[in-house]
Amino acid sequence: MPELPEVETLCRQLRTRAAGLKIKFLTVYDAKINGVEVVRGRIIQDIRRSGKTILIDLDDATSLAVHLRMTGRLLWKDNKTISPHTRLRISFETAVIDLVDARRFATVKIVATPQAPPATDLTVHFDEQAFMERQAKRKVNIKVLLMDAKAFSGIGNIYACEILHRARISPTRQAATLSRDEWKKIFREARRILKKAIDKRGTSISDWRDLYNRPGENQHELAVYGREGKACPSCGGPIERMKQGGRGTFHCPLCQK
DNA sequence: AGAACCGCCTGCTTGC
DNA sequence: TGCAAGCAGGCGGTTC
Repeated sequence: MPELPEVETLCRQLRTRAAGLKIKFLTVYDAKINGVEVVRGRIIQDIRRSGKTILIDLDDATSLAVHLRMTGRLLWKDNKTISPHTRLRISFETAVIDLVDARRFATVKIVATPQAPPATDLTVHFDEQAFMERQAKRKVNIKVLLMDAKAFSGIGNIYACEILHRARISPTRQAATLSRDEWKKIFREARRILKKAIDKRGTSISDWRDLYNRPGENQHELAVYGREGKACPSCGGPIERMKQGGRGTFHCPLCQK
């Protein structure tokens, strides 16, 4: 599913392809998506990422805010065939961008163009002092906190599991019990893992594809996610799976304390 | 107020 | 083999 590295990959590809283009028209195929046809005629100024949201900045101080949720894809197409599960099409002079989304969780809306990026993104700008004051003492599991957008933007289930494995911290630890050194380790390993995943154009465990419908390469780098019963790359012990907040957590109980 | 839970969705996997 | 139930999970909304 698209998390920070996948959305960043899409934004970079979209910026190269679509910045400066005029939107000829926009076609909605799913009644769950409302009120976005008014972007007809607008020129795309920039494409940016805010957490897991793709912001397509337009020339009238508004932005199209696209969130892919679970199975959403944005695909650049030079031909005009419609694939199954296409929910939205943005048409340019010679090509289109399709939102394809089998489970229909993705959202598209028009917002006033946001100016300041959130200070919760470890790969862009992270307000560590605000985090330590407002989030670090919470009584939730560190795994749940990593996935909470109020604390960290862009981290979902796959990268939360991978970050905790690299930091050698158990996903069941209550956030408030972590030492300053452990927080530092989490910040450092999170940045390392997210940046590497961007370099690999994301993790294609199941659905993820980039703008050109290509899988990423980061699935070969995973230490724990989706590897239940397999050997931990650090210690050789078996990876275990459990449930936290209704979501699967993969971890190595020998390495992660 | 903070933590836990629910519902939205549908393709895929599992079990009988 | 076929079909139904279960599972996957980001996140806004609701409940505890």
